[in-house]
Amino acid sequence: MTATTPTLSTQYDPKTTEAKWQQAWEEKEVFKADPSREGDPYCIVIPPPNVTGSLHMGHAFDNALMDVLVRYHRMKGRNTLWLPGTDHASIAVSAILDRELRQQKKTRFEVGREAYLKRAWEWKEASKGTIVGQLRRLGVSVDWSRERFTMDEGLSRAVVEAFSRLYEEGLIYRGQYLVNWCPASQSAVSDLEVENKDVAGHLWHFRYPLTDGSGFVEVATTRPETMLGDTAVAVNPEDDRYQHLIGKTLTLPIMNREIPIIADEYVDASFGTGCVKVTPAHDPNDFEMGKRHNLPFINILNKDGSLNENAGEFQGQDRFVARKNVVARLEADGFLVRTEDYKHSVPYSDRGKVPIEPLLSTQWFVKIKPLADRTLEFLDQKGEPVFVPDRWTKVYRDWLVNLRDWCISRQLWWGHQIPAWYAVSETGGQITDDTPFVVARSEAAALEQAKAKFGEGVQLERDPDVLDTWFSSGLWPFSTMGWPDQTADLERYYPTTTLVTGFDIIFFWVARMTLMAGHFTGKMPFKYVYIHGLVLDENGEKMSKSKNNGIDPLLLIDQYGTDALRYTLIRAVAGAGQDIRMAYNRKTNESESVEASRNFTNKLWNAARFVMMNLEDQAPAQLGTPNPEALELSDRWILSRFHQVTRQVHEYFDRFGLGEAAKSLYEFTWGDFCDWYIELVKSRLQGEDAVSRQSAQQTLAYVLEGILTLLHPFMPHITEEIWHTLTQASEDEFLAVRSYPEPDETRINSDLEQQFDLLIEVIRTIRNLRAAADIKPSVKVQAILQSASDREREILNNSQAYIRDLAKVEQLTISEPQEMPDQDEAIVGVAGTVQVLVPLMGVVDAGAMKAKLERELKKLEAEIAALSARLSNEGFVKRAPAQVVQETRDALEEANKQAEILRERLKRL
RNA sequence: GGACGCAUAGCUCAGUUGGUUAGAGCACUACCUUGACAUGGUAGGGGUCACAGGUUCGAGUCCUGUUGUGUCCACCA
Repeated sequence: MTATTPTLSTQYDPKTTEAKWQQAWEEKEVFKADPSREGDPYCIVIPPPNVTGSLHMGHAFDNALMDVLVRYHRMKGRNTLWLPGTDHASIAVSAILDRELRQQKKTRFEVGREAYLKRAWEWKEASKGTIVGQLRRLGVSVDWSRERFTMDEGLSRAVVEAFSRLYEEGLIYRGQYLVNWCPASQSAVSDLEVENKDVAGHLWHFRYPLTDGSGFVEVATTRPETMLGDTAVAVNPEDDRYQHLIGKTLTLPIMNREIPIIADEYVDASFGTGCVKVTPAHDPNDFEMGKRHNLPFINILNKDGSLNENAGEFQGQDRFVARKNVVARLEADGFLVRTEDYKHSVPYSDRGKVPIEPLLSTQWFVKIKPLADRTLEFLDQKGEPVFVPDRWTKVYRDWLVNLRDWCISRQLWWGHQIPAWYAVSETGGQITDDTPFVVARSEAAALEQAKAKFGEGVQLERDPDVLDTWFSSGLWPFSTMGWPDQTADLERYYPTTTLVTGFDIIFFWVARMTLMAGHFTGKMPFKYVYIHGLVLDENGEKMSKSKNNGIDPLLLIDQYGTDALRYTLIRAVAGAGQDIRMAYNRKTNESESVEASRNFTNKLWNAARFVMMNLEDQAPAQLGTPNPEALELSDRWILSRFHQVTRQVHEYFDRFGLGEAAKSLYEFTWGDFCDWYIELVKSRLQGEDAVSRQSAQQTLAYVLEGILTLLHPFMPHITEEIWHTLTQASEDEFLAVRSYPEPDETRINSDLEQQFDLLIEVIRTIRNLRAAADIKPSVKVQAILQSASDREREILNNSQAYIRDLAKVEQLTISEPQEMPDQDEAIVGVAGTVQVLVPLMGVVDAGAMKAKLERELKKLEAEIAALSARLSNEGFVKRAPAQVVQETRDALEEANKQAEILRERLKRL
């Protein structure tokens, strides 16, 4: 399982590594939850992906976020459960099966329910492996032993139980209402499954003649075919123009039906002619008016979107064909006034991708208000759940307040069949709108109930419809844990801790869960709802199937590795949950941003190689903790930085700052550890001083192991791999379940870090001067450092070896400011108030040197001016905090000293 | 129509409660194959923080307005 150091490649290979650890974690059940174990519970239930779907970038992002959170809390010692599973996705799967049947020129009604469902289950079994396998490739630390499917036995039982209870409590009812009808799937859909699209259509103006022959009224519509179902024309009761017409009747063209002119507040007198045709069976507003005025409801549509027997000569025509024909007929008959181009929005079926029709039909509904009130109570009185970022609270709340009853029946077969049985023997063997029914938890129970009501000879037929997929999804946080039974998992892990999802799913899913959970468990199903943005494509556009602009996460994983992809996504996360954009080249399957993360994994890999090559085959445990006595300045510095960054990471996690945590670890690892610390210890590792070498080795090993541990939630595979090599851990040990580092506050030394900043600045200044003087990197130079500050000189004296090593200095002189005989031959820079002189080795472009100094001086003078202005402002000195004023004074003093040095040099040039 | 975002370097984006000289990655320039790493190193260039007012000793940050842009919700026939 572990590789020996010398055989490690200079390039990290994610392919074999990732597969290896994914398999090992699963085989050893590293992430299996144990409710009896100690520890504060931390639980996330996965937003179940469509069982027949495949992984898209949204899943990759969502799951990466969850995995980081879950791994972090697990390592912090929380009793952690991340529960995976899949959703049966009623409409989506039905659409696929229907398409398949269409290719065979069959309909589902021809093959029959039983054969259809057999095929559905086969399809589910065959394709389930795809999404689940793809989740595994992300390296998610879920408990696979608890995997659930919304239609498995336990969850189905929960659905029946929930439906039955709601029905018994009067919160589910059956009735005839106007619903959103999708002619493609031939099913009702909920309000949420309707998407309004702006289309360029027409507004047709007709005139309807008054029955008494005294004239016409003009109406307009975007859906002319609906006029066949008109049962009134409405005007505003205050509209002076039409007072005399209210109560009169019109003769509806084509149909020659006599319809009344009614007065209704709904009509806006200022729009159009102020006259509205009323089609109560095919428009939500007209439906309400129809109820108010007791108008007839004439349904003109069949379930497939064609016109029915109520449409007269247009019977059998598709709605869009009929539209043209109706207009033509009206024109021929002289009732068409004009046609204008008109941009308006048309409701489309989200899944079926065709315009929906408002259609009168008998459906099952959940009475929402009592549930919503309960949920609002949690929100308003207890602040539950907590949304992160907070702004989504309002969106969630507004939606709950404006909710209408939820249509939960779908005229489909794939899904949870509604547990209602009709006494068809009472209505001539048919299910009609008036057939009496019983709701029960099983067929046997239904029969028993029915016999009691309708006698022994009663014949039952189950409701053929299934439930909206979101009905079962709404139960997910507790149905997956065994509800309605009171199981150990429910006891321990419910309510869950955090729900992670995109904002597009707040209404569909989050709110449904809070409604159901509030009702059935008396608790909100999660404490936090962490809402993230979307992953946009390379052009900043939302990825969608219809635009075909998705970026396949698996292609990027093949190219760069899972850790690199995950890290890219996480690192892009900013505080407020903004959308993130994915750099991508479709032709080459390359992504600059993922490449940057891949480079980071490689950097970590090589830093680890370096460390391990220099530990003389000792694991960190063998080397022991660094001995405080023997620690050198750089050791103490990197340890201080390590604990500082550890503290920061915890703080970031506490407020869901995953991106910030990832970024701070990147900077620490690459900047502090690789660029500075490793470079600083190189000579000690090669040197004679055994004590110094050992403390360097100890510190390297300690910090590297710490980095691996800190980074593990973000890049689980590479860190697990390196950790095993570094620590020579056995096959049964895993970094994934090691303790997350806690900051050791006594090791954090900001004074020391400041000293180091000066050192770094001095080294950078010397390097800068070397580059300016065009001195080859391989050539060693002489450097003279002068400072009037005792403290600065002390710091420099303590760091001589570092300066020599990293700035390639052979002869180093540190002193108080003094005239040097050969100063004219030197180039100069400033760090802090240290004057840095590098004597010239050859000819230097004096003009370029001068320009450089002047540029720096100009910058300094601007700063001096700004600082002076601030300090000469009485208000500032009087009102700003003393500390800020003092800092400003110090800054001005230092700037003045620096400027002085530069001016002096310029004079000499 | 209502609500919520966003506008900072060539590109993609950070910038916590207002406080020294506004940062990162990528891209760009020069040099460097040095025994961890060229998927690398060193140094460097690049920004009047969309615009206009206001609050404040002090505004990228707070307030008001304007412009541009995106998303969600609702919708008048």
